Amino acid sequence: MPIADLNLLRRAEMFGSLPTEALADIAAAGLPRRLVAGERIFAQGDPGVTCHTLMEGRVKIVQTLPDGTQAVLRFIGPGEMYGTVAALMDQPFPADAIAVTESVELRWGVSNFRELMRRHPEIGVRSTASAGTRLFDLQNRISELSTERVEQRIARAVLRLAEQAGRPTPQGTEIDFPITRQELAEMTGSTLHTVSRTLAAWDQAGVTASARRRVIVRDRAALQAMADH
Amino acid sequence: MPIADLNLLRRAEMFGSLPTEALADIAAAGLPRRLVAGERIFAQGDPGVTCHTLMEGRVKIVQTLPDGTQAVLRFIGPGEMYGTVAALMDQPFPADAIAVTESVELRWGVSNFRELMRRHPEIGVRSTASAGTRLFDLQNRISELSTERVEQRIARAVLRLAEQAGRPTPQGTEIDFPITRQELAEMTGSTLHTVSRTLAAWDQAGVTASARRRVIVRDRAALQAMADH
DNA sequence: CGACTAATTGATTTGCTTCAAATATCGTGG
DNA sequence: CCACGATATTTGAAGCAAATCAATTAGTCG
Repeated sequence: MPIADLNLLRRAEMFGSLPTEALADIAAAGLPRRLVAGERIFAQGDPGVTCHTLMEGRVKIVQTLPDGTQAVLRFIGPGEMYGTVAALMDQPFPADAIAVTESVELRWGVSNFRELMRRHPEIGVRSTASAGTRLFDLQNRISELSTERVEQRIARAVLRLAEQAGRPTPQGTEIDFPITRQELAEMTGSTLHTVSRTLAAWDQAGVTASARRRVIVRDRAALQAMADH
Repeated sequence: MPIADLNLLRRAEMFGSLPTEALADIAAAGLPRRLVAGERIFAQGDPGVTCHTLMEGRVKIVQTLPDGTQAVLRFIGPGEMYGTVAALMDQPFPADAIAVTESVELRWGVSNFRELMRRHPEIGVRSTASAGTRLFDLQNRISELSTERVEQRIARAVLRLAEQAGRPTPQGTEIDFPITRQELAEMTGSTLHTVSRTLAAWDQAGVTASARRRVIVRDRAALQAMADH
């Protein structure tokens, strides 16, 4: 297992400050897997029998409602885990996981993962904390969805993405993976039309610079002001 | 500690099938506390230093946004825990907890609770599962808030409440604690006006029977149909 | 160069909020 | 026991944010 993998595992909040030997143990038990852009890693409703950590690339978690409409629940970056809570609970996956770009993941069968938890009990403590962090995030998103207008929610979504997946460029902070107006709409409970109009207005005002599947934040403070007010 | 307490603890998913001696240990470490209706148990932003289980009554968890608008995140019934995730993460409470009716809770200081977890490791396993269940619930609510119309969301909220706090009456299933139009609005991201109009229409159609701070579900199937379509 | 996917942009509609006021219900103290 | 203040609910009217409808245009890729 190459050193790069261990450093990425170290970044995962689930494995955080475990000793290097433990990380090696964990990495060795996992199966690395290459993913092409658009590939579905697991499907909503599938039995949750695998735990995943992203090594490279970007993955989105999308929930589909009975009527076919979709909501993007989160974007995953390197070092983050997904599928794990469902697997540990012996529940079906509550959403699809789809590679947004070409990616590399490490996956474990849930029984192997439980064995790792037994050998490294710290993982158990972290898993509650990790679920807790996401719980709080989701609670905030619910409050936001309940009370804020669409433009604010789009501003927040773009800020969050720039935060977690920002790459500095001469023009500003660029979201470092391709994202469509449709996906931003599915993150914010809006429509691609409204997102398009909103980004167009922001581009006009010099707050953002957007193009096909690309968004650059030029004026973070202005966006933050949109999100707050 | 009276037997009634132990049976209630048994109902808590966190303590589920622990042996009776363990439950007695847990109950003995906790401080019982009587709450009057409307009393605030902890406040959003307070350091999370206590874990709580409800013994009797009903508690609501309410998040307030910077602009003062509120969102009701959940209603707690006997046997359910609250505040625990924040406490275990050494995080401030992300929301207020307020007794809706006269209630009785059992509370632990977080260090005592951690000690209980050490003595009864099963609690740790359960805590992840418990956080996971709520995680999934919240994800569903986000999808719903993102894509459904207000009437559907109100229908879902009423169904959920009838499910978790339903008391059978001659007329149908009554939500067994007082709930205002305002609170239903804060659960669904709507306004008390819209909730009032919606309930009035349902009452008219014989689907519900509502009064001041009371809601009775007379035709569950019809409500379910509203939620689905 | 097509075929496809993504984005834009105008016109129209609508579900829901907001504004405004009246009415109903409850608890409480005189 | 009734009056009165506080809380909760109803209902109408107006306004608006954002969805929907409807084309058109712009990139991208094989």
